Amino acid sequence: MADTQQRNESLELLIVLSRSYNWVTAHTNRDIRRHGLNPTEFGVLEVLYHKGPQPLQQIGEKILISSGNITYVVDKLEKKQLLVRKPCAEDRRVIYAELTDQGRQFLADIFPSHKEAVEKAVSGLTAEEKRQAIALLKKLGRAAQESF
Amino acid sequence: MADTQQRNESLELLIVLSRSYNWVTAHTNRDIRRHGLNPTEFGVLEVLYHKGPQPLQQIGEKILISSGNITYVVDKLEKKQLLVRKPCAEDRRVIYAELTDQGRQFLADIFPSHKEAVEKAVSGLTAEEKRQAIALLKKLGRAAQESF
DNA sequence: GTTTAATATCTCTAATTTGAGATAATGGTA
DNA sequence: TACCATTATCTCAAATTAGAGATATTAAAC
Repeated sequence: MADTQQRNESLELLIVLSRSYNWVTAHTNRDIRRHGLNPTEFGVLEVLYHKGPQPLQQIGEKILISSGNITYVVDKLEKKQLLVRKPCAEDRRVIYAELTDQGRQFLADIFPSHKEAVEKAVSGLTAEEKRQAIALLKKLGRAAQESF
Repeated sequence: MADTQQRNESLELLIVLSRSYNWVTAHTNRDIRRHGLNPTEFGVLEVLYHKGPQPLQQIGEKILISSGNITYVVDKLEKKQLLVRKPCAEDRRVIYAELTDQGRQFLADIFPSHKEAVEKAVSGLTAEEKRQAIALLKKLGRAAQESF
């Protein structure tokens, strides 16, 4: 009985996690599309905006996409002149992606709108509930990653 | 200041929500692939398994996929003989998807493994923490859906 | 009884993503 | 030095997904 109860809670947690993720990202994705990007492109730009130039591999790890996809997305962003590739001097296997001035300006322009979309997306919780949710999701995510 | 604090919590919540969703579903997706399905196919089968025959449209709503995609996925599952299409007698625009005996048996076979994967994926939280997370995520998801 | 709007599915194209393998560079070891 | 395992990126084909429009049906308004 305890086992059954536990099992139902786990399945239910998976379901509500999926649904809330989908609805919350629906808000941010709609905002991102308005600016002519897809969510992956935005993810790459956001990493570079906050962390500075990064090796392609590390970008892929941060936003959880495959190596083939990273090449494809960085190609598109380079064509849009939002970033440039910079070979690494010490390790010639490594290539950094770095925002152009245009790319940095673009992100600065769209970020207020993005923040608004995020605020609206998670406005269902109070500040205190957000803190609780953050703590629980951190613990959940970290454990899932470690046991993968 | 309060505003800044609030803003950071919202962004952080989005980030930890995304990461925990990705890592948790990494577990279940790996299990699903082992059985020769992709997550969308499994989602369709799971809906039919638990809710009985459903109009294609309603399946799409439940697992949040596009109409073009639902046709494609149901085609594949029909080829695999896991489900059949059944035209609706009352409304001839509607087509039901219904599990075949083979499809029901297949799901019964893989469900224990699926449940195990789910358990492992969310094992980072205690039963009490799961209940808290479920309540918070329900509230978050419902509000995000309603304000979309 | 038309007309109109809404609904359900399907078709088709284009975009996105993965995964396997190729290429090249690095680091360590014998 | 030569060899081997590992790493980083890229290439390419196949799988997956979304989105726009086509078709058929229903329901409601007139």
